Amino acid sequence: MATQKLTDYERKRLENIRRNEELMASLKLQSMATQLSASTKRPRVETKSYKVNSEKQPKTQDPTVIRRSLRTRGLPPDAKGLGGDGGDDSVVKTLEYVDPKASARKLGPLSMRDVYSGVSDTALIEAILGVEKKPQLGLEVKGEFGGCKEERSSGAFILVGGVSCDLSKKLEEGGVESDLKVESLTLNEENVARVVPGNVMNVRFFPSTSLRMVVVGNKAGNVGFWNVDSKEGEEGGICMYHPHSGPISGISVHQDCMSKIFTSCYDGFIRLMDAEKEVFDLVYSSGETIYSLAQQSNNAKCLYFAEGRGGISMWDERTGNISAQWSPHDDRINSIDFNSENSNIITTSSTDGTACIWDLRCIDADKFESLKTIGHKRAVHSAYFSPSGRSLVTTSLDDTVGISSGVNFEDISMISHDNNTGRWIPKFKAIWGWDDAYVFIGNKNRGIDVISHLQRRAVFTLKSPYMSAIPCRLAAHPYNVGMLAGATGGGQVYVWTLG
DNA sequence: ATCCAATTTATTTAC
DNA sequence: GTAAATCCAATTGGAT
Repeated sequence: MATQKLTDYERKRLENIRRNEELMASLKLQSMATQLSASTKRPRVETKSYKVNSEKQPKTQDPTVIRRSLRTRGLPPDAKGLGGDGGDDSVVKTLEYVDPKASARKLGPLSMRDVYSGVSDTALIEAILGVEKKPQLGLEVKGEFGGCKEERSSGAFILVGGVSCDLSKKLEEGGVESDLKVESLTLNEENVARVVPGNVMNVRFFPSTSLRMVVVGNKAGNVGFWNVDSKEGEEGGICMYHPHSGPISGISVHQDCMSKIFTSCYDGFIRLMDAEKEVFDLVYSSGETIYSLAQQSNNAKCLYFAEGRGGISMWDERTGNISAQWSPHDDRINSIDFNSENSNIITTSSTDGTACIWDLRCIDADKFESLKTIGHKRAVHSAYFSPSGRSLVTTSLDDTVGISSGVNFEDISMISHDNNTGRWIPKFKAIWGWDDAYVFIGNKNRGIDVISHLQRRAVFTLKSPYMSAIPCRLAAHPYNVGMLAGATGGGQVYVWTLG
């Protein structure tokens, strides 16, 4: 096993070196390309787009060389690196080319300004800091939901030590029924923007009713912000940073603290964008890939993330360290989600072909078993609890969307859906809307399929001439019913609204 | 079991 | 207009 690990790390490291060389080559081209495209007219339908500050470009052409040991990369110093067969001196000369713009890999905080791609982000920072000052959260919001949130906050839950109790009462209250008319969802022309270049891996809304802000992360390590209410060309309306050196695997904007935004990356780094300090702090760096990120809704201090091949780690802000670690899956974990009714209940989806529900209170137990395992024939790319916490939707490469509900989630239906997006488009991940009635998922025909929970089939498809690419990643605004964001493999974001 | 090579795929950008 | 480039997926089928 140890020797196996060694070769894994070796391979990974060599890959890194090769990639950095490739990166260097591509960066030159890219910076030239962005300069060019910035000076020419932007074609196509999009009305809004991120900006690149050409004055900053020369910086990218001035690469520096840094030396990094295994230790500084967060890898264990013993056994795996130098200790082993010692004959490989490439371990010693681990030189990596890093340009300032991609200094994303720096093992320390990054100034937001240094990784900002435009001229001025002060408007964005002001907007983010401004929303914190306004009264926000529960009380105000609940009223708008016609009791949806009220229902959530009441009632003791569900799964205790693997045995669920009294869900029937909840079922009677409805939740599978909905007042939402999906046919009324519309995409207005002004609600289309190119927020980042390339594949959007992750899209989130700010959990705010006053500030309608979308955050996206792409494959190149860019994090983009779009204030949906901004005017075209408005300074700070669309802002882009480059705090990471690889695909962004997770973004968490906690409702209790929106000025601090966690982002995770395949390169093993987790950063915290602090709008007050105007930095992307480095909160964690791992030698292994980080595949997803999640927070409990009632705890902004803790972070759960998927690390390496099947592992989950919990990071605690109070200690600044990992406070728990376990390995619930045999392969990469593609999503983590908490149950809104009980934050001890967590669900994970994995490339090992399963999605599982766990009780965090049992992770120290001798036999730590999942409360429920949903099996697919291929990799599962997402598993999300419904707003009520009573159902689960899973999306798998076996071309199904699974909806599990009922006591102990035993009532499972698999709905056929073409999820084979191929290489260039990030994998679909079905999400819930604003109640337990509907699930939304992009399709390969540039639409968003609406699956009825009750009917267990797609009942409607959102289509629009403005949605000119596949909306592979979706987000439902947590408070604003009917506000649905779709993000594409080309960096566009579409925000559907009600009326 | 693990590894390699070939293949598929959508969108942007280059020409 | 069309062709080339993208390049941290996930197969499948062949090799070891």
